[in-house]
Amino acid sequence: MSVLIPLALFTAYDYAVPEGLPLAPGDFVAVPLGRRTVMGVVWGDGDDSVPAAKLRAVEARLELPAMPEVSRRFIDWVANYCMAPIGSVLRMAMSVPEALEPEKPIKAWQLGDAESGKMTAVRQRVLTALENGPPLTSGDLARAASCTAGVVAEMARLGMLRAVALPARRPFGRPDADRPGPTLSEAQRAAVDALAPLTPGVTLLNGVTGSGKTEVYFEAIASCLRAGRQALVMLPEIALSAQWLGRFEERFGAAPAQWHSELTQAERRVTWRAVLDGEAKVVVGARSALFLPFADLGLIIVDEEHEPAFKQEDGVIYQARDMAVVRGHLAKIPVVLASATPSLESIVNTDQGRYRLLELPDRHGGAELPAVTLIDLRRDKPERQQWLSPSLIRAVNETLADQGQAILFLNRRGYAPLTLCRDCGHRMQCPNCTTWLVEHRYSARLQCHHCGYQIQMPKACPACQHEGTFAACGPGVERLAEEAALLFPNARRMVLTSDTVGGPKKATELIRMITEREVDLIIGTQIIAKGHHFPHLTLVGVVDADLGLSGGDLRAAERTYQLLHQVAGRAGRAERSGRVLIQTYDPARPVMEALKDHDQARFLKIEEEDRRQAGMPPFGRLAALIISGSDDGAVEKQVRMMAAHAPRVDGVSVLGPAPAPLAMLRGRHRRRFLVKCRRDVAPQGFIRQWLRGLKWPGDLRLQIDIDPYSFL
DNA sequence: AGCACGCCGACT
DNA sequence: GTCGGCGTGCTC
Repeated sequence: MSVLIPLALFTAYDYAVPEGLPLAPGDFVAVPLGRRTVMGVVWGDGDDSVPAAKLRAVEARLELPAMPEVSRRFIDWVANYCMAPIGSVLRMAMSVPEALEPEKPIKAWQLGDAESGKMTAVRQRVLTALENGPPLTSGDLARAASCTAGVVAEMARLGMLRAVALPARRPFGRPDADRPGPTLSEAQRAAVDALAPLTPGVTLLNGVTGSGKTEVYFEAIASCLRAGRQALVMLPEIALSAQWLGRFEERFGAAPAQWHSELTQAERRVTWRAVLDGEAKVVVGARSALFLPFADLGLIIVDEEHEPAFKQEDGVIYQARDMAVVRGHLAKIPVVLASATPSLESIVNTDQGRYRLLELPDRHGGAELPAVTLIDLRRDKPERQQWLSPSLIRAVNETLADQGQAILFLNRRGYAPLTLCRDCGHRMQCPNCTTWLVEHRYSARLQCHHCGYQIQMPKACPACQHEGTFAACGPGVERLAEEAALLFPNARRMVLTSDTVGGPKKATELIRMITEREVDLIIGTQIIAKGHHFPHLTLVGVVDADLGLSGGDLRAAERTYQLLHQVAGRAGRAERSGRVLIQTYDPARPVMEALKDHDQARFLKIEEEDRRQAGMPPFGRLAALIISGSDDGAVEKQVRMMAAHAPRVDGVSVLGPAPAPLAMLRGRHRRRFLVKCRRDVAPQGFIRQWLRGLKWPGDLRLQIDIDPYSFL
C-alpha cells in the first residue's frame, strides 16, 4: 500500500502490509523510514515503482479514526494546484504529532482508605479538600490543602488517596443552536432563510459594515449544528477577535474550538483529536484550520474574505479563501464568503453566476454612513516635518472639544521608515534584504520588517562615523504620536500597533479602554481596522491614503479601498454620526472618489475593466517563480538558462526574469518570472513542462506561487 | 524532518 | 593521524 508521510516529499511511499493487518485508505500508520519510525496515512494501493522485494513493512495501525476521504482528496488537490510537495500539504493536516498517540487521561485523586496511614493535620486538610468536591490533580490538591505535592504522593502510596482518570479538559464547549437568537432585521431574515437550507455552493454575503453579517452566518451555523454536522469559521486575525468570541458565546452559550498559532501544545492536541472525532462542532480559526481533518464538515464561513491575510506566503503557498471554496466543492457543502468590501474576484464570480450573491444593504439599527471628505495635500499643506494638514488638525480639535473620540490612521509601524546620514547620505539598510531599516524609537532600535533583523540605534553613522547626523525621513505611527502630543497636549492618547499591542490579553484591555472612553485620541496602524466596534468614535483621519498605492501592485487600489473603507467604517457606528477625513496627494483617483461617494460598485467596475484589458486576474491567471540562492551569479546563470528553455505555448507568456520584489531576502538573492496565462489555460501544466529535467545545483531554490498576491 | 555520508580545519 | 564542522542527498 502507499503511505503518505508528512515530509517534503512529492509522492507517497509504498510499504508491504503484514499478514493479518487490515488497512484501508485514510488509516494512520507507523512505518519505518531510514532508521526511524514515522507516522503516515495510508493513501492508496501503491504501484510497482519500487520492486516488491525492497519494500519494508508497515509497523502498526494507530488507534484513531481514519482521515476522512474528503480531507485526503483535498490534500491531493491542493498539492497538485499549488505545485507543492504533497507530504508538506499532509504535514499541515497533521501538524500535531502528539495527537496521534492515545489520549493521556489526567490523573486525579479522590478519597481512599483514610485508615491506611497515620492521620496528621496536613493530611486531614488534604482529605477535607476532597470531601465535597470533584477529584483533583496533584497540583490542585496540594494548592487546596496548602501542602507540597510530596504529601499527596505519600498519601497516595499509603492508599489514603485513590487515583482516578479524568478525561482531558476540552478548551471549548458544546454550542447550542437552539438558544434564542437575536431579533433579525428583514434583510437579515431573508439572508438567513436563503442560507439555512445549507445547499452546496458558494454564497457571497455582502453587507456594509454594521449590517449584521455575523448574526446572519451564525444562523447558518445553527442550522448546520441542528443537522449534526461540523462548521468551520475562518477569520483573518484570530488573535484579536475577543469581541467575535464574545458574540459567539452569547449566541450559542459556549466557546467554539479555536485553531491558531497561539494555542498551547496541549490545546492543539486536544482540539485536533476532537475535530477528527467529530466532537468539536464549531471551529474558528486562521487559514491553517482549513486543513484540519474534520470528521463531517457541513459548512465553511470565510469572514472578511477580501483580506490579504488569507494568503499563506511561506512553506506551502496558498490562498485559504480559494482553497476553502475547493474544500467546500469536494465535500459538497456550502461555503459562505462574507465581507463589506468583497474582493474583485468574488464580485466577478457572482456576476458570472458561479457564486450566489446575498446583500445586506442597511446599517443595522439605522446608523448612518459617515461623511467622507478628501483633503488635497497639495493645497492643504502640513507644516514642514509634520503630516497633519490644517483641516485635519481643526477637525480633531473640534471633535475633542465636542467630547468625541478620534482615530488617526497611518498604516506604518515605527517612527520613520528611512534613516539617512545628513553628512554623507548613507542610508540605513538591512544587511539581508533590499529594504530600509525602520526606526522604532520606543525600543531605540532599527528594525527590518521582513527578516526580523534589528540593531540598537547606533550613535554614529556607520559610513562616515559622524555623530548626531541621522535624519528620520517620513512618518510612522510613533512619529505621528509625537506630532499629536505637540498639537493636542490635553487629549488622552493611545498608540495602537502590533508593537504596542503584544498579546491577546493586552489587546482586549486596550480595546476596552477605547470602548469605555478612557482615551480621546487613538493613533494606529491597520490593527485598528479589524472588526472592532468603538461606540464613541466620531472622527477618523487617514493620514496618508496614498501609502499602499505605490509600486504597481496588481491589487494596490483594491486593497486601499478595502482598508480605508474599513477604517472609515469605525466612525459613527453608534447614535452619533461620524465623519472621515482622508489626506491624499491625488484626490482625483477613482479609488479616492469611490471612498468619498461610498460607491464601491463604480470603483470595482473601473478596476474590473482595467484588469480585463490587461488580461490580469480574475480574467487571466498568474503564477510567480522565484529563484533564490546565496550566490547572485549562480542565480543569474540559472535564470538565464531557464529563460532560454521556456516552452512556447499558445495563451501563455513568460515575463522576466526580473529582480524579485525583494531582490534580497534573508541573505538570499532572488529573481522572479511571472507566468501569465489566458483564463482557460492552467499555468501548472506549463510550469511542469518548463521545469522537466532542470537541475538545481548548489543552494539554488525554486519557489512557486500560484495566484501570487505580493508584487510590491 | 532526521540521519548518514563526505570532505576540509584544530586537536591528541 | 583522528574528531567534528555542517553542506548535500536519501528515505518505499
